[in-house]
Amino acid sequence: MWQAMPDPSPASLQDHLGYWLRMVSNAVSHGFARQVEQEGVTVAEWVVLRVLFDATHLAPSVVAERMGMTRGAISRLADRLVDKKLVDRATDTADRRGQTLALTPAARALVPRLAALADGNDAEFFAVLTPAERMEFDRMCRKIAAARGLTGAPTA
Amino acid sequence: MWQAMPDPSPASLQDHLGYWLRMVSNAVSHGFARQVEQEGVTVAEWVVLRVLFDATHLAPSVVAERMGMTRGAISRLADRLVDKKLVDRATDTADRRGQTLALTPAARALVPRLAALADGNDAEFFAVLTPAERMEFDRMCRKIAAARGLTGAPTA
DNA sequence: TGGATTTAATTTCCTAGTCAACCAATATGT
DNA sequence: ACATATTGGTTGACTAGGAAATTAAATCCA
Repeated sequence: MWQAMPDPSPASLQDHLGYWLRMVSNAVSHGFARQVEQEGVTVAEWVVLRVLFDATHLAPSVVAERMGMTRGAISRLADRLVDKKLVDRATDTADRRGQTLALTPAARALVPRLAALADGNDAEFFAVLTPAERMEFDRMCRKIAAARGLTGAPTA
Repeated sequence: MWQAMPDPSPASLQDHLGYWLRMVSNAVSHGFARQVEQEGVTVAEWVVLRVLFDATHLAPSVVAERMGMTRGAISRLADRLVDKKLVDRATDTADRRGQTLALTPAARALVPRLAALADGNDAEFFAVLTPAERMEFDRMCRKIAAARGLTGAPTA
């Protein structure tokens, strides 16, 4: 089928796996962004809300670590979410440098709606895959994430 | 194994496939960004170079379409690449609104080095997958991309 | 031919990140 | 106990990209 070729040019762009991954990921995020903006939040804001949903309250630094963003970004993100009355910010009672972020009741009600949008968006984009493929895809994503310590859970 | 649960809370964040995809994609891009910055280019710049590599010259609008970015972004990206002496910009002879972007010889020499970095980065991140899994992952990415018209080739 | 429309690219304005400098509060070490 | 280092968070300067307005050229068509 294939003959050895002298001095091959670099693999076609399509052969860089990272390239396709970025294309697909960007498209999925983009699609999701369009969906959630109807609810008045950005993708990054959604992730913060979703992270906080599973905890009563969390330090900004922890949120930053789980999201893979800088503290500065979380600081501003928290500003916006406080403005939108979706997050309450309080100073930690024990260590007064510390802050703690928590969802407002409004946010707690909003998260399930956003989660449904996320699921719908996923369903739309991954519809071309068979159910078995979807499971495989998911499994491999997690496998890579786990290997790189991108667990979304505290590293310690 | 599983019992039906009344009023389940939204699927854990880990269950959103798009979430993991974004995590992995961001990590891969980030890793690659660190690698290519040694060569003095950004990831976006690399993609432009790589797209141009397979063509003698291309209109900015075509590059934008293939990369999934706006024309404005490509305009600025081209500015930077021209500054770096990696891209030549010329006005289309036939239609004087049109521009055409082409790699300089320096860029043409650089691209294979960058491609090697990309391949190395991919290898590093996807090392946890078996070769068979890597092929599957690649195939599924392309399948999704194709279904969404993210072919990297002209749509028409 | 000459005015309206379309098209290619650029530019302006805005948002959202990073990085690094910074401020405050807490630990540490002698 | 007190100066120093460390830690948690914020802020300022900067970069990259998107959306929409803008400019210039080409096409349409009466």
